Amino acid sequence: MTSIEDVAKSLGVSTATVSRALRGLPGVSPSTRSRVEQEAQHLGYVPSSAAAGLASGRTMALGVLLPQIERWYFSAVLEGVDRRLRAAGYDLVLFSLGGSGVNRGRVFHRSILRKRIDGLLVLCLELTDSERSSLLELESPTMVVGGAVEGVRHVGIDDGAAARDAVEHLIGLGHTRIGHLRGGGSFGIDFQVPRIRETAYRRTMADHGLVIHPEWEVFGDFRFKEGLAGALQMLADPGNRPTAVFCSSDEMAFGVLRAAVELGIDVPGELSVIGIDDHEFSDPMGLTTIRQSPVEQGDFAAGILLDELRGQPAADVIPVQPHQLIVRGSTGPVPR
Amino acid sequence: MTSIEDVAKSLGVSTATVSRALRGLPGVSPSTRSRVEQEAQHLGYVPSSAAAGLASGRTMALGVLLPQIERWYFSAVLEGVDRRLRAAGYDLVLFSLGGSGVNRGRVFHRSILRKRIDGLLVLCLELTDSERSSLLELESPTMVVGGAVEGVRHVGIDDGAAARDAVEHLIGLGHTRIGHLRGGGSFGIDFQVPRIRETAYRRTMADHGLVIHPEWEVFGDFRFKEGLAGALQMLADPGNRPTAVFCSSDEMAFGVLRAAVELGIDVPGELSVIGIDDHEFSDPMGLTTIRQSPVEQGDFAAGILLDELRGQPAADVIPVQPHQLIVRGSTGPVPR
DNA sequence: GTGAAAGCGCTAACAG
DNA sequence: CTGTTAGCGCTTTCAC
Repeated sequence: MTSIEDVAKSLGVSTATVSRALRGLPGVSPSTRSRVEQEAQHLGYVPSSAAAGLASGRTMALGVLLPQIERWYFSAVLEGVDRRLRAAGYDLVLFSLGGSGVNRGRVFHRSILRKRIDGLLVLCLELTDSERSSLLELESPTMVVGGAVEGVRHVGIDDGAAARDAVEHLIGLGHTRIGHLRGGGSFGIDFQVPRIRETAYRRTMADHGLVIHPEWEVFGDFRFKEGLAGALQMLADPGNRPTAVFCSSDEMAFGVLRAAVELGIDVPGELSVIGIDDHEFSDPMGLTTIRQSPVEQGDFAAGILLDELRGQPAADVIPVQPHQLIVRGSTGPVPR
Repeated sequence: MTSIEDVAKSLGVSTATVSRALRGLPGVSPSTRSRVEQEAQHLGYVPSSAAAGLASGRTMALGVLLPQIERWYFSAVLEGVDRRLRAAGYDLVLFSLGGSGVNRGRVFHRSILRKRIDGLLVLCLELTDSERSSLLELESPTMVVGGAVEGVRHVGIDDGAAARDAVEHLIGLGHTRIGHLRGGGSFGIDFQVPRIRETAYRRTMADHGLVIHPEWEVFGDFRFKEGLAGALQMLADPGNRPTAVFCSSDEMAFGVLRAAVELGIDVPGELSVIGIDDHEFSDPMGLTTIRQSPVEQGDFAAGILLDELRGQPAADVIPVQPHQLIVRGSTGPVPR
């Protein structure tokens, strides 16, 4: 492997000059710089991140810790983080819990603390107390995306307002019999978010003087399959079913749409459905939803961390991310 | 930060002994080893991967290069790779092209070659010649998952056989008017796979003496939205439409199912639909499909790379990954 | 079974 | 503007 010394020797300059020239630091004459760049290119020199990291204390990499990759929200945030990091010349080290708790302790202890990263983004994780304190003890800057963790800065939408907007959209259409498909916290995934949304649903209903039927509130684990099962249950009785369903995620809403097809219920004629997310499939499915943009959230959160690593004062207050009602064909006036 | 020297001093042993003890190397007395382990734990010592990497030449990290994260197949493979790596104590460095070609050159040149990783997994990428040669020049072991790249070892299913099995399932049900929704190679994503599947479709049709209607072969880019658009077009004419559609991916098949709902076509009464993948949504959607398991593929590919890094002879022939017909409700006998 | 010492390839003062 | 000189914190011979 060709090293910085090869480049230096071949040019008759010092390694310090090569280092400075290649990193764009000041104090190098333009002509030297271009000679260095050319020679480095010519020799196929690529700096060793290990050596650079050891010497400088900066690894030029950020870590992302998430409960699972294969899930729309998480992979979208990851995409946004990666985009931002890539543009800044940073690498992204991934830590997934893989949908289970296996090796969870090792992830926290071994990998993350292994000084491989300059900062850490944590996505929607439900942390144990000891994990939370490991996190707080981390000397590197940290940020949470998607589900607040006490004591750590947080990027995300206003879940309460998002849920309220969804329910009020239904109420605005005249619905009074409104069910709710709840998200969940399986496998260590954060359960603040579904809880906040559920609370907002209840409060909004109450604020409008509407009654909640306990059998219309069903658990769907944020997912299609569980959402479908929940919806089949909620909509089983034609004589006593809601005219609208608010789902804490679009995937569950797809489950409701599917259930409607299976049960022969017309959407939106007999049933209105609204979700939260604006999942990739929501547009082609014609699903009304509250849009959030996880890609932007990831990009934004990574940007803050990068700014701090570049010496900017730590952002204390992080603006709430936007959400927006997107009306499509799955919601309509209450049937009479 | 506490270093290996802190541990050594506090115990009155050499750093070499600490290093050996903690890495489980032979030549350390059991009692010394346990004292070291205890003290390391006590002091909260975590080795620096940069220092270890610099000294040993091994980074204990593998890279994954993919066109995009936010897509079922890719995120599932990633999950599998991560699972395997995590279990082996390796870290995973992620390189996504983010669905576009931006910064593509930099990814190849800068990050990947930056000696941050001991090996590289490449997913379904359509590489330029120069990228391919960069890859072949990489001194570290490399493996391709999901779409073959000439000259690089490859993990994946037999796409031709998978497509044939799908089409023959339809033929077995009596269908003769069979359309095809083609995948695509947008944004540098591999286009071998969709091409192989399409070729197998044509050949299977021909082998059974069946005619292909050009207007029944439509591009769907592997996706729901495009699949829906393609299906609406393919199924537009009630007097002249296929009775079955073979889709190169489940997501496109969802598009066909959606189109059927929109057009009032009964599935499987009037139209049979089959995909490839066994996407997470396929079971709840009742979609007949050819199952492949990207999680297993990622796990398997990572395992081979890890074995080689541990000194096992390079695997030259890599077994083809299995696929399997999963019959659900979206296919049925041809209507008469 | 253990220690001493020489790097790994870079960066970061400090001189000049 | 450029060079010299110490390390960064480990691993790895080679002795003992």
